[in-house]
Amino acid sequence: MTGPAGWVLHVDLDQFIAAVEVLRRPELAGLPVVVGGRGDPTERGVVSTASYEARRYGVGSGMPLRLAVRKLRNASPEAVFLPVDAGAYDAASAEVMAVLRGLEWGGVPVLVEVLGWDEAFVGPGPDHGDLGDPVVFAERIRTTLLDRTRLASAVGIGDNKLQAKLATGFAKQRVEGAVAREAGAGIGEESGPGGQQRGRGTYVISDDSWYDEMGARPTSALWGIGKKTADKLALLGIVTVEDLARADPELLAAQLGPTTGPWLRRLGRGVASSEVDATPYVARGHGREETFQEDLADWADVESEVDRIARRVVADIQAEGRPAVRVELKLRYRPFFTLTRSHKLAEPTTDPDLLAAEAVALLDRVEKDRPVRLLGVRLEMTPPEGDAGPAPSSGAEGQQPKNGPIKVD
DNA sequence: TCTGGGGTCCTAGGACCC
DNA sequence: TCTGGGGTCCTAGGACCC
Repeated sequence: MTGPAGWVLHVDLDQFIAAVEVLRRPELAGLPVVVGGRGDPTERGVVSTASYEARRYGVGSGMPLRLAVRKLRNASPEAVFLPVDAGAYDAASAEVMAVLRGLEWGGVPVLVEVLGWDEAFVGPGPDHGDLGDPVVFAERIRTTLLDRTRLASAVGIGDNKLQAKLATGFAKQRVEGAVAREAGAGIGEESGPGGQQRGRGTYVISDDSWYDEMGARPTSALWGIGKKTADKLALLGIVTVEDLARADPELLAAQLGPTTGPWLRRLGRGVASSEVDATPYVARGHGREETFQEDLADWADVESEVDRIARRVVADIQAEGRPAVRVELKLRYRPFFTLTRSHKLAEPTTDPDLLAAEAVALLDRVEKDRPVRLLGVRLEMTPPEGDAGPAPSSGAEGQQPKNGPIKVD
């Protein structure tokens, strides 16, 4: 499919977690709000989201709460620290996604691909009519979300999902820049975080503008390239997105792997899928992990904690009705050394006693000589029915499922 | 300032089998 | 004899993202 009609949109809520907290506690509006951990900034934990007011003092996502409180204490004593309330964000997110799914574009319902609590791709549904100007539709998304959920958002527009996702980042930068300037000038009181002025919260990156927008930026600006990969590429003389686009494919494959190499090259060239996958998300597995406020020195405590955490995860997978096929233990020693041990089960099971025993047994494969900072248990589940993994290659006979009931329809 | 929690996918090495 | 490869499964770790 070629041609100019393949628009994809990416919607991203403004400081979603902080915004949800302010909605249910309006007295917090305008204050520095920091959400993270259990809401106690003397504990181990990091910042999940900081409101714009808190960001102004240098507080940002991923920062230890103990550092955040230090930055805010003198500068802004009215700052508020709140615990993460996943249930509240689940509920708000569900509302947002429901609003998006209710939209029509080109005369038919849109497709929505959820990426997280506060993000989704939105694309035209099958057999759509005239889509019009995608910027107009993007503004309709933002206005509708604000009306129905009172949450502000930014929307990126692209020829594919990579471009749309990156465009959203630019839209947010413009909004944040404008909010900061208005705050500095003492105006914009009524616009609030992520002001909704026309056109300000949308941005377009297309095949035509890809190199103008991205070519000179560092490779780490791309979605999927972090610091480690950027460093690796820099050692090969690949620093900018344009360098990456021009890089020798054989070199990339040899240095970064047979799948990763070609994928990186596509990233550099701004090439990606534009297909919005609206099929509901199905987790491969579930896990829980816990950083202890004080390191565990007694190994009997380590064993009982692994047992407890494992049973919680078992409850999680039982809620989905799919048995576990693999048990993984994660352990982080003081000061910060992490390892994992895992075991594939002889057969799938949801038995809590058996799974907890499997998790505890994995402790036999680690050193017991240092205090433990974190323990985690993860259970990988059988694939859901109807998803037997990769399709058999053409010409090959379809295989029987390896386990689980035969699919009847 | 010591560094959360929930996920996904990829790579690489060894075992094992043909 | 000692010199092979290819394919698949399992495990551990790495990297990234929200």
